[in-house]
Amino acid sequence: MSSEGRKFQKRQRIIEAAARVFARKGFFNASVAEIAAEAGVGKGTLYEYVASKSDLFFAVFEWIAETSWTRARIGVDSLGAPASEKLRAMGRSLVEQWSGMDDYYGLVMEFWSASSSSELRDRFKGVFQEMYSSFRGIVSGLVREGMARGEFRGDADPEAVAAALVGTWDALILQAWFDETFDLETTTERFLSVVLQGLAARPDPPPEPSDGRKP
Amino acid sequence: MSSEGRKFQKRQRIIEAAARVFARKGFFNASVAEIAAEAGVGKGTLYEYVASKSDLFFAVFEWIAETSWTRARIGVDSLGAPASEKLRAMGRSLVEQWSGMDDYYGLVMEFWSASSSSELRDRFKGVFQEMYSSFRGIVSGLVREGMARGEFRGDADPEAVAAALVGTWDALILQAWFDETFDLETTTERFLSVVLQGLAARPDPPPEPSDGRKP
DNA sequence: AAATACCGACCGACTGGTCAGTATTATAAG
DNA sequence: CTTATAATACTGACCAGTCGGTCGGTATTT
Repeated sequence: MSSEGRKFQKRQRIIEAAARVFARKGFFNASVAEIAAEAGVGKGTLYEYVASKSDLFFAVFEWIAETSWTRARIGVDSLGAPASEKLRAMGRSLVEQWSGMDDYYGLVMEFWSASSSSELRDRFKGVFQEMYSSFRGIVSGLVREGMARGEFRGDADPEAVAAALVGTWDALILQAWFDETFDLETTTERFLSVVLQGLAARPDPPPEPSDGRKP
Repeated sequence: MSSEGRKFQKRQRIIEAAARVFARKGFFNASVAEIAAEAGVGKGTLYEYVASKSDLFFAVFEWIAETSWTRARIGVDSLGAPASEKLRAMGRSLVEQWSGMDDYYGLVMEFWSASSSSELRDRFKGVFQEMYSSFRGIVSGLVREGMARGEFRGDADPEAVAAALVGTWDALILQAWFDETFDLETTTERFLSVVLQGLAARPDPPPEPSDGRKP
C-alpha cells in the first residue's frame, strides 16, 4: 500500500479510537494520552496525524456526521411509493439506525454541547446546520411530492412539517436514549400516523365533486 | 434578616453567578475562581457555600429546572377551553418562555452533555426523566381530555402523542437556537395544526364549512 | 472576646503539546 | 544480495501552565 494510503488509514484508526474514548469520557475528561493508548500509538505519533485535541474532536465529528448521514438516506428510494409510505420508511430507518448507535450517542451530546460554546462553536454549528438543512430538504420534498399527487392537503406547509418532523424524530430518539423503557418504534409509528392523518387530503368529500349539482 | 436567611441568599447569589459563567464558558472551561469573582466573593468563601464545583453545577441545574418548570405550566389553566386550545396555549407559552431564555440556553446543552457522561450522570438523568415525565403527563392528560369530550378521535394513543409533541417542541426550540433565521412561532403553530387535524374526531378539515348543506 | 464569615496564597495533581533521540523503512551503491 | 545511507515514523519523558480545593490568618458580627 502507498505511503499516503497507510497514513490515511492510521489517521482513521486514531479517529475511531478517539471516538470511543470521547464517547466514554466526554471531550474534557478524555486525555490525549488515553486516546493514543487506545489507538495503540505513542502520544507523539498521534500529533503527527492531528494538529490538536480539538482538531481530533472535530475530525471525529465529521466522521460520525458523514457515516450517519449516508445511512440516513436509506429508505427514501422506494420509487413510486406514496409519499406517506416514504415518510414511514424514513422514520423506521432513522429509528433503526440510531438504535444501533447507542455507543456513540453520548458523542452527539458532546457535539451539541461543543457547538454551543468553546472555540469550536462555529465549525460545529456550520456542519450541524448544513446537515439538518439537507435533511429537512429531503422531508419537505416528500411532503411536496405528496401534495402534488393529491395525497396530502394542498394547504400544508412543507417546510414547517419537515422541520417539525425531523425535530420529532430527533427528540424521540433522544428520549429513548434517556429512558430505556421508552418504546421508540411504537411511539414514532403512531405519532407519524397522526401527522399523516392530519396531512391527508380530505378522504370524505370527493376531490372532484361532480355529483351533478352546483351550490 | 436571620443568619440562616442571609446564608441562603448568598448561596443563591453564588448559584446565579455560576449560572452566568457556566452559560458563557461551559462547565469545564469555567473556573471556580471566575465564578467566585462573578459572585463577588473569595474562592474560599465560595467553598463555604458549596461542596465542590460539581455540586455547584448541579445546584444551578436544579435552579433552572425549577424555575423553567414552574413557568412551563402557564397557559394550561384556561378552564373549560377545548383541549386543542389548551394545547395551542401550551405550545405558545413554551416557545415564548424559551425565546426569552437565550442567555441560558447554552446551559441546557451543558446539562444534557453532563447527563450523558461524568460522575454527575445519574443525578442529572434522574431529574431530567422526572421533568419530562411530568410534562408528558400534562400533555397526555390534555389529549385524554379531548378524547373524552369527543373532540379527538377515540383511537389515538395519548402517551405517544404526548411524548412526540413534547419532543417536537423541544426540538424546534433547539433548532431556533441554532438558526436565528428560523421562524419558531409559525412553525410550531402550523405543525400543531396538522397534528390537531390528525387528532380531530371528524376528518372534516374546514372548521366552518357552513354553506348550509350537508353531505 | 468568642464566634462566624471571609479571603487568596499555596499545593498537588493533571494535561496538552514538544522534542531529542530511537527504530523502521526506503533508496542507492557496491 | 548485502551494505550504507538517507528519510520517515515513532516514542515517552519532560515542560509550562491550569485548576480544584485547602488552610492559616484576618475582618466582621454577635
